[in-house]
Amino acid sequence: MDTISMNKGDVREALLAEGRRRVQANGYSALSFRELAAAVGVKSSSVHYYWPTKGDLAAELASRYTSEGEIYLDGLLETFEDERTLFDSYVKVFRAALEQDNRMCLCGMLAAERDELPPAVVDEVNAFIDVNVRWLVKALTRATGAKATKTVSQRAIAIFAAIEGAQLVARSRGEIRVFDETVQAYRGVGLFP
Amino acid sequence: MDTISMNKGDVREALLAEGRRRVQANGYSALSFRELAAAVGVKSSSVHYYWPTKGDLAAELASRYTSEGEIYLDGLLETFEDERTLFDSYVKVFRAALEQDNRMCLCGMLAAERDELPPAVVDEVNAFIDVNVRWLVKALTRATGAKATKTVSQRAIAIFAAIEGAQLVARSRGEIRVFDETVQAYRGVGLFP
DNA sequence: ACCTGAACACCGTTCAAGT
DNA sequence: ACCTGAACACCGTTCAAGT
Repeated sequence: MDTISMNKGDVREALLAEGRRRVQANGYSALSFRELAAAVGVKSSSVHYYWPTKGDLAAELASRYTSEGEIYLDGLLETFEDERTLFDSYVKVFRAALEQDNRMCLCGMLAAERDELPPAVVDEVNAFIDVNVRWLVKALTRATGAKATKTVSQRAIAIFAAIEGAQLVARSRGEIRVFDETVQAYRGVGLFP
Repeated sequence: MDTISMNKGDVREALLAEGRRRVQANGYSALSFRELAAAVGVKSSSVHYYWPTKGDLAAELASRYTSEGEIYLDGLLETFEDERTLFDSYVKVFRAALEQDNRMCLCGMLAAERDELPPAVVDEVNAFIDVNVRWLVKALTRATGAKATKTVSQRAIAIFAAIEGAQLVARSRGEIRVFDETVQAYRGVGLFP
């Protein structure tokens, strides 16, 4: 007797999509294989078929998150118009998470849970930070025409950290307006164009 | 037969101290009543005697964290020397958490776990943010002699968010130097004195 | 190749029972 | 007043068993 079933690979993709949303909302520690499986329509032991441990799933979630983010960001540099629009688009990525049910950046959430993560997941989180910092260095040097010095690199990580912090505080407040006003304050002092 | 025992109230205080350290390191979701109790030398059901639920414990942890922080910060304003020293002392509070086994600000950690918290705990986290923002407004107006406008208030929340973000990123990196350099970058652009 | 049920040691919570 | 053991429904993980 057949029931409605998914195509090959769909279960895996559905688990990844649902898993990402859940980690962004509730974190790694609160992610339940049983609840995740139930949301997709399989049993928790099926999740273990794809990822032996929760850490393995989190590592792939972070890795994909970084890859997709990098592709989007590189696209921004190719269609470069002006520095203001470029940084607007960058900020928009983090704002979008808040727009989706007040969610966090996946890697910002995982960064907070660092001590609970297997080392491989910590590495993926730091790879995400690297991608952001490298992109910000490119964006800053293209915008200002300056060389990629250590000062620019520190400015880049400061911009990333500030935006992550704005997201964290706005999320706690439950008001996306707080995110917008904080970003505006950053720009007001000239942290980024 | 007597064994080594604590004085009245010592168990409660020991649970609070150990609980705070654990939430700052691992978060609310990963806090285990059984492990917490074992670390203090009682059974998990004893923890429930003091706090019916994990949320009740977290609410008191956040409330105490805020009160103690407020007392310290108010002391800084009383012994005010110059604006640079004042903000040095403010930043030092957040640096101290990283110095203690790479821990997070208690309320920064809880902010990330917002969706897992009972509403009363979310309120305590936001009370902590309020205390910080109010203090920063005082510090900014005393430092610059400006009036406490909406712009100053938004600057205050931006400073708080930026420092929380610096802590989050430095913690992920596992390098306190990243925190110092990020704070230096904030100051370089004039985010705070 | 993909999925499952049962078992294991964990978890927060409740509550009757101890002192 | 303070602490406990036992029970409950949860959790990640393992693994033999299904198709």
